Amino acid sequence: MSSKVRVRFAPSPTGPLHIGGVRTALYNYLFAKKHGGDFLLRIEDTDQTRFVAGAEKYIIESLAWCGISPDEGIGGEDRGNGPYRQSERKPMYRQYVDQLLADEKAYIAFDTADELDAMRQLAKDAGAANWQYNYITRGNMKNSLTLPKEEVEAKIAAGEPYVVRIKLPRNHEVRFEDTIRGWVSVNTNNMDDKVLFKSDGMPTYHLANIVDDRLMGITHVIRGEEWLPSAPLHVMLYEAFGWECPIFAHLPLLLKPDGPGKLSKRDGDRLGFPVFPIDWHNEETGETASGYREFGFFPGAFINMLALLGWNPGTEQEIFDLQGLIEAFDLSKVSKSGAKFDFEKGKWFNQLYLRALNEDQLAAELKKELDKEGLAYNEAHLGKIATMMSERATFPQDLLTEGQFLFSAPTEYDEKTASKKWTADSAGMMQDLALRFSALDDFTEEHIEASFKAYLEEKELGFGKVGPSFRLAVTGKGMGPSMFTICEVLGKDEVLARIEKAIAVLG
RNA sequence: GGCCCGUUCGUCUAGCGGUCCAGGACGCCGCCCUUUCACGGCGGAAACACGGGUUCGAUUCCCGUACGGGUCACCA
Repeated sequence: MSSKVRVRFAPSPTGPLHIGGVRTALYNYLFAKKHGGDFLLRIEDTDQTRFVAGAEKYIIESLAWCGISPDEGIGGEDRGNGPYRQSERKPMYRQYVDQLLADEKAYIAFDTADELDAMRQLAKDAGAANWQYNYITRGNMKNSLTLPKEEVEAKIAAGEPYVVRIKLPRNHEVRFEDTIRGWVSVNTNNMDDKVLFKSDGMPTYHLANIVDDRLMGITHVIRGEEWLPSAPLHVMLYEAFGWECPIFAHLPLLLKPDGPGKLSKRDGDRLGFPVFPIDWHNEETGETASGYREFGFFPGAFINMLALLGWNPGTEQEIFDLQGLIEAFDLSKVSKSGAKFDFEKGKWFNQLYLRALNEDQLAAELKKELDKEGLAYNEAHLGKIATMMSERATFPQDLLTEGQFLFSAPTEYDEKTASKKWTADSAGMMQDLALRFSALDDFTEEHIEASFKAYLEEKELGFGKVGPSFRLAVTGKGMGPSMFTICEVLGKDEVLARIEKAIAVLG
């Protein structure tokens, strides 16, 4: 049997992690747990210019909210493979670069970024598709392949900046088997001699990633499809080092709900849904990007939705908790094509999770919302109210907003209902009802209903004649839950006061 | 544009040569329940991109076209 499964999620701390990243982390986690393996979190911060303060903390907090905790690495244990931030591993990479250089699998290049830009522009102006630093062009560039050895040494000694590039063989078919996509093959003629080591002494992603995965014993590389084009380069690197390749699995991307392209932060703003797991506060601009947590999502619903975006269990089951996902997860059931993100489906999951809560849990959710708004309430009624409102709520805050009238008397009356249902007789009928209610000793749902119905019978009135205006008087609305439950919760005094007020306002 | 990857209802998807006049879910529509709304129940409309092969037989295999996506930095 092969060695223990070890996977990693390796984001760069350049900003908030978006939901595509969360899904990648989730799949890695599920895969690891399914196979009794380890899930590591590594921070790939080799680009100091793009570092964003707080991003690492955000990533850890986001994953924690989702119920994902790294076994090893950042936010997890140090099991002797650290450090787990590439910036802190800086001294470790040099020897690998030197090894490649010594084996002539890489070479030193002195061309500056400006020179390269100029070269690319020149090629573009000449109508060339795209310029590459490869087996053809490298012969005309300033590098250790073209310059005399003494000159190269002199330049280095003089402190002239340089990079190290991989030396790709000509016309070599690079093949690897992707778990999700099957065999992928690319000819080195279509690849270029990517920079492995930057002039600032830092490795590029490509080099650091391969070295770290090797050193950390990573067995499976599960990442987004945007990495597929560089996978052949990575394969060549493993080959250059003489190392065995991990198993690759490139995940389909999350796409915009409407137009073309992958899901971006802009889409969330434009279409009104979050693209981040939790709120992100941009310290520079002072802006806040909205997150699922603050939007009112339950982590379970969020994870459930994300898991099913690009993967399916092969059965018709759609509701899974984390443990269920771990048991059902299988890379072979991950789809190949990108998934357009559908927020509506996400809402449906949340609604389901909300309704699965028991009365006490619902009451606790409602209490949180009330406290947030600083509203007064009778604790004893919370369970009843929350349960009553839960069937028309998708998010915890709906428990409150949909039943606002339970906590404060209506200040205005729904116009449509008022004009249609509040007739000349309404005030009189409300007066009658008030009189009857005031005589009730036991102001409970059953008694209120009985009293109400007795009144209808006595006056030979239909429900539709009195009900709507009664609701309007007490709640200010034309629709909602059972009036009798509402009245019990409000209490006799409040109901009577509201009826009186409605008569005064509506006439 | 080069290279790579993909293409089943509006959306997420099942399907791994006959069981498919294609199944589930979200959304949408209708009916029932209900004083109303919601919930719930029942039902409906809705898809194999196109063209060639291979095969007795293609949604399923192969090729091409179209379309979609990704990627082409001393960013990850």
